[in-house]
Amino acid sequence: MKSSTATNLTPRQSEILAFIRNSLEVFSVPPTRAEIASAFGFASANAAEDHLRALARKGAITLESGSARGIRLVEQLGLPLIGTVAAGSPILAVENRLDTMRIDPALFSPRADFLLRVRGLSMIEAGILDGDVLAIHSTSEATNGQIVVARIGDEVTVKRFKRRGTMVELIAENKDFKPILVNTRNETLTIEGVAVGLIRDGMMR
Amino acid sequence: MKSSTATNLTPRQSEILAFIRNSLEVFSVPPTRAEIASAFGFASANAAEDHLRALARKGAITLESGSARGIRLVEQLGLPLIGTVAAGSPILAVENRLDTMRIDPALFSPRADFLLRVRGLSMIEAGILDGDVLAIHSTSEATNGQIVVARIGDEVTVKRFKRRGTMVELIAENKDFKPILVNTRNETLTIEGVAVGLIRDGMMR
DNA sequence: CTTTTGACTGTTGTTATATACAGTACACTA
DNA sequence: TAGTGTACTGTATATAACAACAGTCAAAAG
Repeated sequence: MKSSTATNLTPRQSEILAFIRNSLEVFSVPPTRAEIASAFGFASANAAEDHLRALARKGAITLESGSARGIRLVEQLGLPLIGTVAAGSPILAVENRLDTMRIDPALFSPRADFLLRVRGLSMIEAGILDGDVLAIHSTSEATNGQIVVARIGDEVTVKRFKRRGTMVELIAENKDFKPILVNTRNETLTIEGVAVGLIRDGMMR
Repeated sequence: MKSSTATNLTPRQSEILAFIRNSLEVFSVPPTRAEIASAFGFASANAAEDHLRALARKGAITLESGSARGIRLVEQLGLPLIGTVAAGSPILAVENRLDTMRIDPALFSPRADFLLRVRGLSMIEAGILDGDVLAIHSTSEATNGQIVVARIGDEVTVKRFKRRGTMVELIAENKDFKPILVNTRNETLTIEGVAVGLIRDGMMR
């Protein structure tokens, strides 16, 4: 899962931006020019200054003039809400970022990489309601019993995973829905990730 | 809901600490001595320095020597996980902070004030499973249909709220549990808050 | 082929910031 | 009643940090 919020940053600029993000998460302070320079091995802090100017010009950060550590991220740090997936009949998930939720990825274990809003009632017996947001850890590995984000062609669905030899069963947690059976010899099944957490918002509607 | 993480801070020191927290949340940068001084109307930045030393000595913050804005909170900013409440038969909730979860209170609407881990299965049909963490907005007001944290004596429970005149019905979302009926003329019922969100962790157990 | 842009080195002036030192006033404790 | 801690004012200074200016070099754009 790429972490690209960028508009049209150069690879180097993206690295600088990532370093700023990391500074904020680890030290809860933005870096100084000198710290950036030393982290990247620059001989001059001005190299960092140039990069910051470029990032500011491209709108990725804003610079507080005259303020020590005056680097502000324009993006909110948090997890990208990637799309909406129908937990019932599989409808495609939009592959672009809809929103960012200010949630610490390390809140979940293993780390959450992105979020997915669930539509429909097919996972209701697993306590996943319509509108719930699932925290997903990106992985192509899944073990039986895990709730996975699976892609068959360009249709994405959230189901409980069960493998029997070459047959994979994607089980809805709702007795009104029948399991989806996939023979991995004939059809391509991609595991996009596994659910590691859930966030329910707007309980007071 | 008190925000007391403090050990034995003076009122003034708590104010300074709160200002640092606020700076971090609003500007995502700790304040400088001069900023603290000007916010509190100090004529000298050294007053701020003294307070920071006191806070560091008492373990509330750490100071990075020689670093601009080198103030680090020892506490994690986030929501206090206040206790564990059995959603089934009402067991008392421990009134002290067990843990802090790094969650933005503004993630939920209205704002979450504290968190409560739910034990038991009584709310399972509302999609609240054993071990789920409820985000609670502190209020004594509740309207019918809301999921509330209610206290009867020193027993705390999570149920769906329904008032009929002086009778309050606390309804479990599980057909195996009977509603709790409280006559507010005889018994004291305190609404501690309403559920505004839910976080499910450890889905991969 | 010239110009622009990205990615730097190297230097320097200015100001933002931390921090030490000296002192005042007041409340609380031994 | 001397001592200690809190809560400041006021001054001073070293340095952390920003930010401007002058370059170099290579790759991409026009």
